[in-house]
Amino acid sequence: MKKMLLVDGNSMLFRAYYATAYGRPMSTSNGIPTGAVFGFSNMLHKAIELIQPDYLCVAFDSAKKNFRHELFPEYKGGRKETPEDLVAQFSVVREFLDSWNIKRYEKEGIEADDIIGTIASSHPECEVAILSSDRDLLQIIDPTTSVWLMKKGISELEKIDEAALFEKYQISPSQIIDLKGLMGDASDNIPGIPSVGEKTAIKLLKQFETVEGVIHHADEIKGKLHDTILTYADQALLSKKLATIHKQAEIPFDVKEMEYAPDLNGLKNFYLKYEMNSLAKKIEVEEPEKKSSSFEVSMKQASQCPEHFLNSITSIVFVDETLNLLESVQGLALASGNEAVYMSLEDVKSDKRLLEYLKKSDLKIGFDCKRLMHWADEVQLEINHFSSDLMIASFLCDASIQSFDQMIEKLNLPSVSSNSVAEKAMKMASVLHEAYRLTENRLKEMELEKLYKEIEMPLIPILYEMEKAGISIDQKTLNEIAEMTLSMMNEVSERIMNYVDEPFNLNSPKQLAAVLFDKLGLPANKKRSTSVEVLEKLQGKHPIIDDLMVYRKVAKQYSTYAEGLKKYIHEDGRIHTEFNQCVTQTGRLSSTHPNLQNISVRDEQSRLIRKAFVPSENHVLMACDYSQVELRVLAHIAEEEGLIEAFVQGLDIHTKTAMDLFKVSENEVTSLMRRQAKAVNFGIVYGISDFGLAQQIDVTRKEAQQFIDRYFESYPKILTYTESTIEECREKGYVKTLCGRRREIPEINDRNYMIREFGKRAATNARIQGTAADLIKLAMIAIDDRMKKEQVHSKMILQVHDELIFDVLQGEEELMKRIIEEEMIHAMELKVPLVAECKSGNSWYEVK
DNA sequence: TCAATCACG
DNA sequence: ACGTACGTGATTGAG
Repeated sequence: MKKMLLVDGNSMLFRAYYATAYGRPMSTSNGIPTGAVFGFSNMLHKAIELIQPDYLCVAFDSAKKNFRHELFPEYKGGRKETPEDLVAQFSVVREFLDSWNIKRYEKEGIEADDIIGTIASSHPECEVAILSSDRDLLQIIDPTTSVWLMKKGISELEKIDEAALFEKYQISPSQIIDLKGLMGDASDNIPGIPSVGEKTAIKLLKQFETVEGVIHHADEIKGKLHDTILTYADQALLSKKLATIHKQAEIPFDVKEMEYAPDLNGLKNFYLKYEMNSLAKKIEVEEPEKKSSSFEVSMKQASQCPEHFLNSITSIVFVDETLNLLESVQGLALASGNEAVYMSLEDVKSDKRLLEYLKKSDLKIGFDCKRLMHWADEVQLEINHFSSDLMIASFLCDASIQSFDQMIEKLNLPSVSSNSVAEKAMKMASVLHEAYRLTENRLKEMELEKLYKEIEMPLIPILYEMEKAGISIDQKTLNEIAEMTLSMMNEVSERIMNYVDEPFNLNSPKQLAAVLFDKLGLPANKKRSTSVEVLEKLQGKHPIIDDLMVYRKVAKQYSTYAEGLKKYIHEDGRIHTEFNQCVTQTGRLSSTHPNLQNISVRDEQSRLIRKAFVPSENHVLMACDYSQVELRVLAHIAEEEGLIEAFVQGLDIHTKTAMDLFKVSENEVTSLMRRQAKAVNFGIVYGISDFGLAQQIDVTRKEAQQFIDRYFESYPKILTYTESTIEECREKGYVKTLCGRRREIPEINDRNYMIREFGKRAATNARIQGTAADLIKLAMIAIDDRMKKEQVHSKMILQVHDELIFDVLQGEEELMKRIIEEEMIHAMELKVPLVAECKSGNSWYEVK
């Protein structure tokens, strides 16, 4: 008979915490507490050794309320708050199990008990052992199921089966819920019947078997107890219900996933990472052969692609300069299963079936497919319809993976090296194929599949087309601005040098600080910063300040924009930026080479640079931006009626906030009040702090705190949102957006106050910024779709987080405006309306 | 290579 | 008593 071990993760971790961390707090050198995980690890090792399970999994409670709270809102109420250094370890223990390759289950609204009950009852063919310190679970004991209770802290395990239970309590497993119904359970805040404890309850159950029986035969009971039972009959029945484990919980599990296949290398790495060196030492070192032994691949060079490659999922690696080999050969490698081929570019081009396959089949997988598409374009190949991009898949699972090497490192796959281009390419293709197998599962487990398949993958060809299209640059205008800014720089810097006796490097903050604070004796801040904020405070104290601020502005304009952009103009007179899908922690895109998401706009002078960005011939530029998208997303997620109502009514949100903050009517809102309210709104999105807000709007910290307090009074659900997001992040170690995008935030459990506070702000912000990022990505996909359907000739060319820019063919303006606005507004169905507005002009400057 | 600065949302 | 707004990228000087 196969043996199955089911572990009640929460109760074990609690027990471990109080057994170990109490006397001797333990943590890593950077302050992550680890004592409870250490104890947990010891308990689990002991249990595995004792039970020798074939199947093993750990179940965790969810923080969310469940059906028991609906029956009895006070359920589990009145508990002491979990100590912070224990909360911090919830995410660590999950990492611990994952690195050991031990399956864990948890689901919102379901308790660990229910998960365990469900799994145990659906596997009568197994001998099931349950590890817990919670007596609740005794109710699911049956001839093939026993419970192992932790005794004396963590040092002993006591096996309880039907016989042992009867010996101890003289009741059967099914009567455990009756026992709880009568005596209650202080730890879960289950009331039971007052004055009835274990002794009385057992006596009653021996006589009447169940709670219902006791109530029914209450007349046979004498004295005061008789009255109490009748008074609290309903409460006893309710208590019984609360204590009953739900054995049909909707938890998708699979006994195959639970097979005990320890990853000792992973476990060792975990111990090393968390500085449990004694435990790491105990693990027998396996040869670091990684997976190479199971990785026998037959490789060959071919002039024709084998037929079967074109009918199964096949990984593709292009050979170009990125392989870092000096040979100039260009070709591609394909791998499927345990075979790989390499073909020269010449052979590829003469293989008709392969060309067709590259162009149309959706069985291809790659790493950084967008780059592959550009590469193919360069050598006049057509390639499209990838079914998987391992760069993106890996990044969604783990944002620390951005390169091929990082991916194989994390997946424990053999690293690739060879002196031959062909061989290296084939090896890479094989590894990629293996990575695909592993990552597909991981995506499913992490519930990232939908995000991946429906947002990130479809976005690849869209971004590719945007990059390929680029934006036209008016070089004459660019040159004029360069000249103008350069002469201004010279003029201003000359004037600045006149204030001091000897010239210095204006671009050096260090030298500048020496001039300002030492030579000119201006009041220095403690960090001797020379940033604009500091300069602004020094304005009026010395004429050099104004000149400095002008110089900084103009120098930036010249070096980064006017002159800086010239380097990126291609022969076609256009700039082709790169949109990166695997950079930001929140799901936004980033733009590089050059960055076209930070072209000056806020200040009128600097904004002139936008005159250099022009439409193609016979086109106009059209830009469409979302209005207040992050605040709308916040209103939706937090379900804050006050905010939702404001957006439904189409109010100016900052004015509305000012009205609520200052308790005035609309026409009493001054521009100062609106400006301060706007800063508060930004602060809310960023994860507000009194200090940060105070600095931003130049009020005292106290006043800033009052703004925050009044904001939360006006919009109480926003406070709830912030608190619950932080709490969930503490426990799970990550937060999720509406589309399921994850961001890990380990900082939230750091022992350093500052880092921890940062973690909180990052958590509240990531859900909002990330959902807004999901939203505009969906809009881009929908717009692209519509543009194809309507067969327009206009092109989407840029994305700047909450706005999209199009090169619109003259004559298509109205149609495009309609398509863009409609699709942006309907990209997601939220509790607030979305607002997007298109504007067009003959340069980016004019689009305002 | 890193920190400081400043451009954007 | 600490010392904070969130997310990016490019340029510059200094180690």
